[in-house]
Amino acid sequence: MNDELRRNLALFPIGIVQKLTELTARQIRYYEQHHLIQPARTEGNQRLFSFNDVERLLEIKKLIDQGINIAGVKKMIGTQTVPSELPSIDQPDEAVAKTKEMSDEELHELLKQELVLRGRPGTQGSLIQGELSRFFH
Amino acid sequence: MNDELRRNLALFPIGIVQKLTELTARQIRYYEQHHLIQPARTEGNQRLFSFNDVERLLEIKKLIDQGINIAGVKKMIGTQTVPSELPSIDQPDEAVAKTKEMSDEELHELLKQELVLRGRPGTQGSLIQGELSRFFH
DNA sequence: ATGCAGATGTTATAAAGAATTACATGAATT
DNA sequence: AATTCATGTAATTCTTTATAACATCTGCAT
Repeated sequence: MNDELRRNLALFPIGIVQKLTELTARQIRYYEQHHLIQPARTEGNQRLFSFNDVERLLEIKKLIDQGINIAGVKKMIGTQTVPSELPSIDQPDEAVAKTKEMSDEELHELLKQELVLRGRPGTQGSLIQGELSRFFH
Repeated sequence: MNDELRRNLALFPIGIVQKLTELTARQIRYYEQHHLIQPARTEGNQRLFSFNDVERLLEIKKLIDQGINIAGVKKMIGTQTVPSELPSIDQPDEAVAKTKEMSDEELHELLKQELVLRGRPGTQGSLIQGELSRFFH
């Protein structure tokens, strides 16, 4: 449910994605040109990739390595129209206030802040919790 | 077990970490100076943060926001001596060959490549699998 | 064989992002 | 008032990324 949100959070620069996927920057940009992925951008226009993007790139690579061309890949995994979401910081306050009527935006906010916090010795991850424990575990 | 590995993978540049934690770059570097975190570095010496690093930073922020000073934070969450690990690409071949006697390094390798791949329509995440399904789910 | 399209490499140039260092500042302590 | 802690700010340099143009290679159709 917000698993999707997490996987869509744009977090990695292209350099990291290169290492994770063993694709060249050239390839990654080329695949973007063909709408196989649609990474987010920073204010300065630099690409930021989500886990979903990396996942798709790994799938693409697998198919490419099998000799399938871009057209084929498109048919098999479709094209991407919605860009991955930037982690943006808005109103860091009222987060705790509302709990029921949280808009998607606000939830997104909370998510970011609690993103990685789980039950650690001496830590009490707030509101969310079960939602986030899934992240790694 | 390799959950730890995943959480230690250095993936984020400082800009992203700023947004995720709402700390300034100045603060993040200052905390590093005081060994509260020890992010990895790129070849070009730029910091790369792992989920663990972000997690620790969120804890630090929480304590700081409560008025606790660095000395106090150190006592409470300890200092960091081992840097987060860089995702490095080595021998992309023999990955499939060995399955039993995989060194930690090799497993690390595999992990990176399969990092985000899970059961997707039309996808068959290789070897690992159970190990990785935990990542998000 | 020739030519073309697809996929990727390479190079040049500009801009964004980040590193380090030094100095400034506000608050709390002595 | 002087000092220390935590952070802001500014200057400079280096790294990383973006775009665009051109080069190369491969497979296929002529």
